[in-house]
Amino acid sequence: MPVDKPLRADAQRKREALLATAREVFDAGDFFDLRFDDFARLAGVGTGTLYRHFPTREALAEAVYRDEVAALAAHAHRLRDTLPAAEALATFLRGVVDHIAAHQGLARTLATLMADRSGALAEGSRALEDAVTDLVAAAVRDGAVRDDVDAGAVMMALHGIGAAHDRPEWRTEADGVITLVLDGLRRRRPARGQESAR
Amino acid sequence: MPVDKPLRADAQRKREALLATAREVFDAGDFFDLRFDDFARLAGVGTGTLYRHFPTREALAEAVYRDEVAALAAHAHRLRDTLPAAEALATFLRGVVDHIAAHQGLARTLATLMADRSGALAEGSRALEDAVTDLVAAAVRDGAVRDDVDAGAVMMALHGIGAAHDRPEWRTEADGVITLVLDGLRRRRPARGQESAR
DNA sequence: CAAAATATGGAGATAATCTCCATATGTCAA
DNA sequence: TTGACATATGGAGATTATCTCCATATTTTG
Repeated sequence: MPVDKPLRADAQRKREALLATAREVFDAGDFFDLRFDDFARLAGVGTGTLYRHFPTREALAEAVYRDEVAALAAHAHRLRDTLPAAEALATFLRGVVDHIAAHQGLARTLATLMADRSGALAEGSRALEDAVTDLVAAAVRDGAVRDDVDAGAVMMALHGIGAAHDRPEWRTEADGVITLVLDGLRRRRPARGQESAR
Repeated sequence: MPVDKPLRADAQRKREALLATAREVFDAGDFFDLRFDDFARLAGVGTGTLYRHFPTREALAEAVYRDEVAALAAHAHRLRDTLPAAEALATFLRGVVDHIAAHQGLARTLATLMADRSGALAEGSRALEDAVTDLVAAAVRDGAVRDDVDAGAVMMALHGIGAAHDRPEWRTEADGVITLVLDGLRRRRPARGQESAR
């Protein structure tokens, strides 16, 4: 696998300009009203340059998303190092909702763009997934959380929260999902009639 | 509000041909490799006709989705009338996962198409939402389910399951989400230290 | 069975995406 | 420095997809 050579200085600059502009436009929710060519002008870059750096809208989204996710993952690690596992997990999940709420436009845009070839999302969110897996595993080790449900399920729930932008009661419902997930994760009192898993 | 006049016989026929073809192509996952114009040819219909019936790809998806949802909602009502509330809810949610699993391609395509102007989805899934709300409300009345989390949260979780197609462990994770939601919904023993809601 | 109403197909206008390359900018070795 | 080589740039124009329009066809109605 060939290590990608470092970009030339000007290329680096243009790339960053594109990402910065993307962030702004995403957040303002204006991305879909904009011709991709016009987006290039807006970032002060020629069409060709835009396409060389990001061959599609999705590629652009992926790059933005990757950064976003890196920030979240970093937060997760910080929490893991300072709180008891169960609490770290809870705080983190609540924090993700806060984060999304604070960047509605961005979240909407990313969710929309990633919807198709969402392998991109899967790829870009690896770091987030790892962070969540990590937090869950720690909580399981502590005995605070059941061990028969995969961390992937938590990711899926988060995905739902991110993708269901535009529900009028988004915030309330998102908090509700987190509550259900956290309560659902709590270690069941071992064997007591009522089984729930299939 | 003007009641929409009945379609002329041939119009009705064409419309159905379009929907039938859409279903097939969606399910095969080929929809995005197809020019919209070519889709028309495939359905044996002129471009103009296609556009008159469904002005956008999304409008087409919405129509398909609406039918899909109607079937699910009907199933929900059947369950509600034959099982205890809590069981009806559980069976229904598991059933939704089964249904999606059995129509992967369709689910993927719909999720993708609805991602943008997803008001369409919100509209089309009203029936599903009502059904879920109904099942949850009944279970709450029975005292089997907590009353402090909105049924909308359950919808959101379902949305996540539908939108997160293409996760390699989809099935397992989807079942996991349902398990978490169901266990999370179970009525908490009232007041006993550990509070979970925010 | 006309006449009115409604619907059809597909050629062509419109609009967005993407490619290509002459020119500019950066890098590096001597 | 500087010159030679490698890399990157912008934007005009080719390519492709979307959508409109209307002369013609089909259905309905009186």
